Amino acid sequence: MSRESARTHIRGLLVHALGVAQKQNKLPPLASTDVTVEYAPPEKADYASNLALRLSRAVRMPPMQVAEVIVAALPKSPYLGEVSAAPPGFINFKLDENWLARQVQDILDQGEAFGNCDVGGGAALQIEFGSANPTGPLTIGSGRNIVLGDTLARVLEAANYRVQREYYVNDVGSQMDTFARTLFARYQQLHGSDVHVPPDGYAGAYMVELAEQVNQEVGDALLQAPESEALRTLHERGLALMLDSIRADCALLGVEFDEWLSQAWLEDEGRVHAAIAALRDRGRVAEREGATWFVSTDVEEDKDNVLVRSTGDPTYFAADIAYHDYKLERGFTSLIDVWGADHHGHVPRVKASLAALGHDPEQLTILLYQLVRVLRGGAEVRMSKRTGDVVTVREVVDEVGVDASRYFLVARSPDTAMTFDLDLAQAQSDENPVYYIQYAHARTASILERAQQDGVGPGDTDLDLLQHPAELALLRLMIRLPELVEDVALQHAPHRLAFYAQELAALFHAFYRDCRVIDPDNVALSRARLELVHAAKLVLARCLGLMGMSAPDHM
RNA sequence: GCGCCUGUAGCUCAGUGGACAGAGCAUCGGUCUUCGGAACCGAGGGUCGGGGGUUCGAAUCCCUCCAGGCGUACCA
Repeated sequence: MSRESARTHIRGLLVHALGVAQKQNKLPPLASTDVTVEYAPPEKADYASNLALRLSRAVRMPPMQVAEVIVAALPKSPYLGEVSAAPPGFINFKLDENWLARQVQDILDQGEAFGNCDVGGGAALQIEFGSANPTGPLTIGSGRNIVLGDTLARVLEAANYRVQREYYVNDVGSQMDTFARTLFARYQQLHGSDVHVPPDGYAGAYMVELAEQVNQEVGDALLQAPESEALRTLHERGLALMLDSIRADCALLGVEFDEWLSQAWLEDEGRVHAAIAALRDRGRVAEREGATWFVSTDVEEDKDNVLVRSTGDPTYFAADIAYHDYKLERGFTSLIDVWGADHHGHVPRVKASLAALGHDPEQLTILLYQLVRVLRGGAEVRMSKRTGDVVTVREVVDEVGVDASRYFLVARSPDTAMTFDLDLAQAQSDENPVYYIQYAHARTASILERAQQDGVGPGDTDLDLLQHPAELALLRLMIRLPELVEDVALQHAPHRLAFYAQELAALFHAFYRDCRVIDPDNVALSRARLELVHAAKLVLARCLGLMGMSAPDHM
């Protein structure tokens, strides 16, 4: 079972000390204060709190004095060495180095569970991602969506959320109609017709392949059928094949969804009309210009939006309202949607609709990510979904492998319009951080293997022998993994994993340089260091695993 | 026009209002009779887009201007 991280522990000590200081009248009574603990500059301490600085004004005391009062009120802790007040009013915490050394055992005891934390408290959370229109193969842009979503999902699981991964299948609407019409044209062309792909159709070559696959299933039967029936069949068969292809692309990225939820199903179930009726009951619907509108102008939005077109068809927006309502109906207490930034204008509408239905819009978090540019041979690749001129997930994974694909797609903040450099991702050189990190892991494996050959086998281990600065620096970072998981889960910032992994690998390499692990002349120290290497291997592997990357023993 | 995102070292990017702004790559200079050199050490390199403001303290918050991306559909 995971236990309290050092940071959480220190936070608890501070809260306790605040209570004590107030009881002893060293501090005036205070309203509840949220206590934050951060990482101190390494040369000063391990952890630090700015609590005294923030309290100074409220208690009408100089910050240094507040800090000293709090330090005096702090209970003793086996975690900690020196604790001190530092100008202008920080409270600095140094970890006890023997305690730190013994965390090697704690990490080994927790094994693959090391890194877990409990900020989720077992809450049911749904994360919806991917959800690209099934009108073509997944592009690298969708790849970013999927890798972000899946990485976040892995971290949320580690943070003790009950996570469901869902892909929303947008299988109705004008884009699917265009898809079916394009497929029909390609199908007719197979049978010698000279019809053209519709001007707004999908010109990519994959539509030709799709037509061939459908043709193998149905032969020329659709040529005689009425056009509406042919289109219906092609819609259905094309969609099924497209979804197979998308599922396969996800599998290439190591991603599996728990649920594929169909928009058509929502409509067939009457959920879309029910949602519109519910909005109408609440006085949020207007009929105007032959269409049905969601009225949000006066509250959340700058304009109203159409729910039902004058043709009688519900819009994507109407379906999305029903969809989010249905998400909450299923008992998820938190929802995350991962959307491309080109959908950001949709955010206030969906939130407004949730509020209008009586939900708390805060339950929904929308993680927006900026678009992806691709660099090949140093030049930007132009992309267009319409012409089929896209860089697909499949070709990127074929070209650079799943590990590098995932690493590069997750390593940038979602807010950054990232550039995916195919040549760099493919490079097996020191320019490529993927190999740097995995190499550190392979090195741990190699050392452990070597130790067996050299006969420095298991035996009594005295972890207190771990005192070298390089050993302790490595350990300090290792024990932060649960804190990182907590931060990533709360901030929805999976890119931080990549930076952590890089830093961890660097500290391991530095340790390797400074500390000879296998030394037949000092078996006791060798054993302690082997335990540290073993623990480092676990932490590196866990971190890579959270990113969906492999942790190879050999490269 | 309005809205969202972005602007930090030559390049790609980190940086929950805190302690002198960081990393990788690139450049230059070092380390090696190696527990796998896909490694390590060091150096140079910054008006944190500009200007105001709030604060004990601003890359971070507010205002404004400039630049780029994306939205602003009875598409999704």
